[in-house]
Amino acid sequence: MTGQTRKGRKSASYHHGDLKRELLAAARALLEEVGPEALSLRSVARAAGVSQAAPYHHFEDKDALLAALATEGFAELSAHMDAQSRDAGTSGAHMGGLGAGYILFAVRNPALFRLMHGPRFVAKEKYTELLETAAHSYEMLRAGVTACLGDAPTAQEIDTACTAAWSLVHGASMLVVDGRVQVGDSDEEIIAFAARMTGQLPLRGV
Amino acid sequence: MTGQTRKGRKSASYHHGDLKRELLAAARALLEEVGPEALSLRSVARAAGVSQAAPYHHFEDKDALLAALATEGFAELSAHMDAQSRDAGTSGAHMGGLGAGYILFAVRNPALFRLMHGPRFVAKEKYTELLETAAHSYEMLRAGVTACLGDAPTAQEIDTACTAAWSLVHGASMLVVDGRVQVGDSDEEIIAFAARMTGQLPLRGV
DNA sequence: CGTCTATCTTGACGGTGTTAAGATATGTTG
DNA sequence: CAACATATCTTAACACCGTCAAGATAGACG
Repeated sequence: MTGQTRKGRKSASYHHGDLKRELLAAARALLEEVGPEALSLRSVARAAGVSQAAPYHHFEDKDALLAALATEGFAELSAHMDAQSRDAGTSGAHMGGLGAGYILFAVRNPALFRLMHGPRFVAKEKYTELLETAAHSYEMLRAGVTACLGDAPTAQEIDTACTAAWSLVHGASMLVVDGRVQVGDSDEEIIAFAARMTGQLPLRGV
Repeated sequence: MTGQTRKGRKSASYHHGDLKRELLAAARALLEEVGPEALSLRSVARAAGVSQAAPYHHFEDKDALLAALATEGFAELSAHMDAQSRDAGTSGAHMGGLGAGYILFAVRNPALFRLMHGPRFVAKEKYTELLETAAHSYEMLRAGVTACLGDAPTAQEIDTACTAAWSLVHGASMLVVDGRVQVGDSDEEIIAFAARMTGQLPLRGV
C-alpha cells in the first residue's frame, strides 16, 4: 500500500512520471519518521517503489538528495517567517513574528531542521542553491532586525544585533527541538514563547 | 605506527591495561578528524589496535561509547565556563565569562559539540550520567543569569532570562561551528565575540 | 518497423553495526 | 605448581548500507 508504482496518471511500471519529486517526498516523510541519522537511501527507494540504484539517475549521491531536501526546508522556513510577520504593525512585532515563524518551522519539522544545520553541508560550496536559499532566510531576519534599530546605526551595530537575534532564535529552536526546553504543542504557545525570547533583545525603539 | 598494542607498561598483546579509556581517546581524536557522521566503531577499534568486536566488551553499543564521549564533553564544557568566569568582578562580567567559555569549548571541539547536541541522545533517559552532566552545565549558566537579575525576580522572569541566555549562547556557538558566523581563531577574538553577544541581553544591573 | 535515448533493474564491491562462538590471558584455589 | 574460573580479546558471520558497472525495458522518432 505504501508506494506502489505511480499516482495513476502514467502507466504503472518502469518509467514513472517524475521519480525525482517522488523520491524527495518519500525522503521527507521518512526523515521525520526515523530521524536524519537513520535515513537510508535504500529505504527511500523502497518507499518510492523503485530499486536501490534508481535514485542515482536523479541525484548524484545521497548527499545531493539531502541537500535538495534541505533547500526545500530553507524555502519553507522563509515562508513560515513571512507568514508570521507579514501582518505585524510595529517593527518589534514584525521581529517577533520572524522569530515565531523560525521556531514554528523547527518544531513542526524537527528532523528536517536538524538536517539543514547538520554537519553534512558545512562549508560545502558545492550546493549553491542550498546556500542561496539559506542566505535568503537570513536576509529576512536581518531586514527585520535593522528596522528595529534606532536611526543611523553603524554597520557594526547592525551586525552585532543581527547575529545576536539570529543566535537567540536559532538557539531557542535547537533547545526546543532537542527537548531541553519545553514549550506547548499549540501554535499559540510556541508563538508566545518566541515573543518572550525576542522580547529579551534590545531591539524595540532605539 | 598508529595504535600498536599498548603504551608499554603492560605486556604487548591481548589484554591491555584499560582498553576502555584507550577507545575513548581514540574515538575522541577520530571524531574531530572525520566528523560525527563518518565516525565508525570499527575505525575506533582499529585506531586502538584491537579487533572490531573488542569495544563491545566495554560498551553496550556504539551509542553507549558516544554517550560516554558526550558526557566527557559536557564536563569539559562546564570546566571551560568555570575557567572563563571564575575571576570576574561583576555579575555581568561573570555572565560574559560563562558565555565565552561555552563558545570557546564549541569552537575548540566542534565535532564533539555537535555530537553532544545531536539527535542521538534526545529524550534518551537511558544515559543518566550524560543527562546529569549536561544539567550541571545548565545550572552554572542559570546561577550566573540569576545573579544578574534585579532583586526579587519572579520565577518566570528567571526562567525567561535563563532560557534566552542559554539560547543566545548556544545559538551563537552553533552558528560559529556551522561556519555561518565568522569569528577569529584566537581566544581573544572569541571572548570578545561572546561579550558582544551576552552584552545584548538585558541582564546587567536591573 | 528499427533505432536511439532516457530510465530503471540486477548484481556486485567494500564498509558498517552487531552477535555468536571460540581462543587466550589473568587470578584464584587446591 | 596445576587446574580451574573468569575476564578479555579474536574470528567469522549476518544483514544492512552507499555506490557503481552492466544489462534490460519503455517511449520517442526516423
